[in-house]
Amino acid sequence: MAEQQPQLGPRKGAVLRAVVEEYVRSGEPVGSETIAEHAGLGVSSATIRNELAALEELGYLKHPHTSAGRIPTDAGYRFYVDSLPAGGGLKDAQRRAIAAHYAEAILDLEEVLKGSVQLLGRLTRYAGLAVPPNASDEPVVRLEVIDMGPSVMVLAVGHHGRVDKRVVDRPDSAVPSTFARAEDRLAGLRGLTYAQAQARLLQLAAEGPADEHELMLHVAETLRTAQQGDRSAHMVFGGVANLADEAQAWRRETLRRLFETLEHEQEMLQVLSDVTAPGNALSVTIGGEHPTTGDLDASIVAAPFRSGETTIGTIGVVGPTRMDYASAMASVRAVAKRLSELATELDQ
Amino acid sequence: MAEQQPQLGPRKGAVLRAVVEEYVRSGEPVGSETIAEHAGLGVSSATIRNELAALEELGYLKHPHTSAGRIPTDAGYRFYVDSLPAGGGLKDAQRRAIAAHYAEAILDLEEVLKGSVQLLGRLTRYAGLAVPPNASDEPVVRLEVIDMGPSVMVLAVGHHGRVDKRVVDRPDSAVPSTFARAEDRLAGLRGLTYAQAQARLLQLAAEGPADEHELMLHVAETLRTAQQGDRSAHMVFGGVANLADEAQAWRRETLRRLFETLEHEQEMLQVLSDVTAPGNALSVTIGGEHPTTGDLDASIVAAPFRSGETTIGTIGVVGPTRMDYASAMASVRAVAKRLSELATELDQ
DNA sequence: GGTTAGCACTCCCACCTTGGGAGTGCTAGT
DNA sequence: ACTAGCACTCCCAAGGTGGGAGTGCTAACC
Repeated sequence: MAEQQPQLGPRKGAVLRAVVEEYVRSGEPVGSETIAEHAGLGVSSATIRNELAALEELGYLKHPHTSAGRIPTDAGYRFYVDSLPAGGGLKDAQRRAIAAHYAEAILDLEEVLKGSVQLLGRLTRYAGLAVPPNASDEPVVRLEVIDMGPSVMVLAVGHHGRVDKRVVDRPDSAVPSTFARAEDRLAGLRGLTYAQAQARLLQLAAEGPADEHELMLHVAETLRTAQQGDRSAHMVFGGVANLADEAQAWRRETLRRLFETLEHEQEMLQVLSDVTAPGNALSVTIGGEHPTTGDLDASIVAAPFRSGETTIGTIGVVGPTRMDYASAMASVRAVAKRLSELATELDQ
Repeated sequence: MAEQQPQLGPRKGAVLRAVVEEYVRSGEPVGSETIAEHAGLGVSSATIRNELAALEELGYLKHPHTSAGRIPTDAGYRFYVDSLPAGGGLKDAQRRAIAAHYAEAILDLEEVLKGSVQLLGRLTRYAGLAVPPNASDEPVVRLEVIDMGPSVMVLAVGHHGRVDKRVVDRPDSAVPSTFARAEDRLAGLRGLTYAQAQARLLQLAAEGPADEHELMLHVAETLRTAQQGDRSAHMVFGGVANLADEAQAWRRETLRRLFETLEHEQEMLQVLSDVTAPGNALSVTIGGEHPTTGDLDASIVAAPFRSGETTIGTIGVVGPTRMDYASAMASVRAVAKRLSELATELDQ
């Protein structure tokens, strides 16, 4: 649905691109003069003015007031983003920063993610964020039910290194030996995916001895929440402080709401999943294109990362609509790529 | 060191208290007239002016400029805080909010902490934060070394429900059977504290078979980092967005640094540990009293929480120096108390 | 027809000025 | 010791102003 309107004529396109780039750079509305001078189109400012008026008519630009320069609309940014060349755009310093960051080998995917979002924060000066793997297709490495006295801890370890824990009431039916027996039975689930293991557990609960029944249901429930990515799937953030810097981009009130939204993991997870393109692609969501980002005058650039051929998570940045998309996209793409290589490697 | 200067004379004290309360309420410098009218001291504004001048001389108040009202200095807030009655001050609505919040029983201390800091955020409109238990004195419930193929996951479960994990390189010496044997040996450490277990492990590593040697060292290292509260000890935050609201309290630049500092867990952990009073007491740190808070124009109100008689963590709020100390202190005290009861209960 | 120079027009914004008000500090009187 | 009175300071919000940036239009040009 993105590639609808490539028909603008080459000059209009060039002008629009120039406006976006200049506005992103300066933060000031852009006038015809500036473009005539800097964009190297070899036409006068009067001609540019005509083009600008046309672009405004088409909905790509807007006017803060009559005698001010132009500002891109969300549609304008969208055109700009769609017209960017697919690859490249990474500055040398950034390329080096990425290489340096991943020079030190870290084995824990969670730690790698934490480092990666911080890196994205530094690279882009926006906030980096990541959704760790959804567990559904991840093989279970270990399941445990630990007797903690008045309560029971259910623990699941996944093949990518995730650990999900839940503390639940100790079932009345459980006696000390119940736990050992249950764990033996749980050991049999090793290698199944979370989804499969969950299904199998419901069976085991029904078939197994009565004292294990409740325990098994607790384990199944733990696997369920791990998959559905609520509470237990912690999003990872980095460089959130950067957002406080985008002085002009947000009014204080908006800034507050932005932070609030980031804190509300559930909503961000929803947004990220709405926004993630199917398959491999980098996705860019600009302002009003999603209700949440619209409210926040924010844009999101995100890309999935994979282990082998399977998508296991999402990583990206959040910033103001007036974002340096080219640089953000290049950074996210590069980090996601590196991350995919790493995750694949970690999975042997 | 706090109770140095109770000698101010009752009226100076009353005037200072009035200035602090009025300034906290309104955010505007407070003039002599306002106090004469509202503080009910039965003296004229001229008399108040004399008192104000004296208080300024003593370093408790300051002047933005000649013809403005007075603002408390850090020392002024300090006096105010020290002169507050020890207990009480909780509004009814707050009391109810606390009761309601803890009505639903949650068994996982980590989850309880998360909820508690969010609650503190709502109660105070500042940012809530907590340091989960330092593990040194916590008994170990389970230790595991899980074969993940190219790597090994070391997992430690503590008696209060903490789970520490680390993924490390798989030692060359390890064969499949190594893990089972190692775990058997590790099972013997159950019930020791993290500190004891760590010491014992170094022994085991030395005495045990060669193929377990490295593995045991990894486990010891995991226990060590868990105790020292670096990376693995995740601080918990809630209501951080509130800070973006304190419009007048912080310049944008300061706000950015504040968020940056909060993101830098290591530094916050240090601050919290510097700031926590020994024993049971609620501690209040005002602006320049600690280098970090001084830089941020911030204050911290924090209290330890206990399980039984042992202190296991810290919980509190961060806000602007111009903070409603009475309310913040009451809220933190109440939440810490409730939290201690809960933690004690969870530990059976 | 597309392009451009020229120009009147709009509207903002940064700057200045100004008056009033809030608050002080002092003095003299109670 | 307290207070009324008052001169003084200094901020700040309100209005006024000029200049500048930028537009949109028209008419000429190629």
